[in-house]
Amino acid sequence: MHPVRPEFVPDPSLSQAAMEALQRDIAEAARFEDDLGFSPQGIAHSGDAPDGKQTTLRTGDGAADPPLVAGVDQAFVDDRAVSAIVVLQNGEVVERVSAVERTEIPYIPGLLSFREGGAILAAFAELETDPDVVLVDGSGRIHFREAGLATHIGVTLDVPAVGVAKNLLCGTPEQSLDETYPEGTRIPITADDSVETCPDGTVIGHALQTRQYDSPNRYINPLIVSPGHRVSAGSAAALVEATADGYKLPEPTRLADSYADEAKESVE
DNA sequence: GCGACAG
DNA sequence: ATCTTGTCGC
Repeated sequence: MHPVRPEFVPDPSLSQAAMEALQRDIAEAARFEDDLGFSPQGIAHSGDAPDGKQTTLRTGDGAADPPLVAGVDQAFVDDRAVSAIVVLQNGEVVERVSAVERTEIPYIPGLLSFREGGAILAAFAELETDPDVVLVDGSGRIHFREAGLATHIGVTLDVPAVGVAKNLLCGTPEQSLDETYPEGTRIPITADDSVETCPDGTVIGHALQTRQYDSPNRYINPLIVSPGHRVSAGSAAALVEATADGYKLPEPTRLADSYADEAKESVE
């Protein structure tokens, strides 16, 4: 798939001020409400799939089959970014692609999409499947200008997108994230002064405990899930919960992560 | 000036 | 994100 809003394609040569201005326009175009075409709850599971090489399967495209959920993740080799996309349906891999692009700028908190966006869009250009929703590694609405990586990609491609991060970029959790919570726990993250584009108190995402140890004194940190585009905060969390299968990360993200690692071995 | 900051 | 062996705990 290709950009539907070419004017939002991340340009790493922009000045920092121009990047921030573009993010405000993207946040303006973003819809943090459900516009999915399927129910977040209606995502079937299957047991653990085999790993390693999978043949690319293509289902006879009916109209309202189980949703196609894509996971996107990046790996790096020097100044190259390897972006991998894995698409699942019914818990089975339907397609996977990868692309390599040079990174033009360093990692700057708040401007991640200008570093990784090019590689991600290059990978999407290779993708034949049209996913119903995309799980992007990083933040969506939980961002200084409500335009994190998931929002940037979702709006540019006009595809429903969800941000799945391992750490909190900004905002305030309604309860401390330093405690141990049972699986399924959702803690709202609300906007504070660091989120300059929306009223304080707005729920911009959730900390979601997708996995937790049974009893010991060891614990797993929650995931930070936020709407990217065309998804509400509640549905974003429900989607991640529905695609998680025994691991902290949802399957699409987990498989994209390992595929990116695998693909980067083939980079000179 | 200092702190804080996805990947 | 990345550099990396062993190790603690289920």
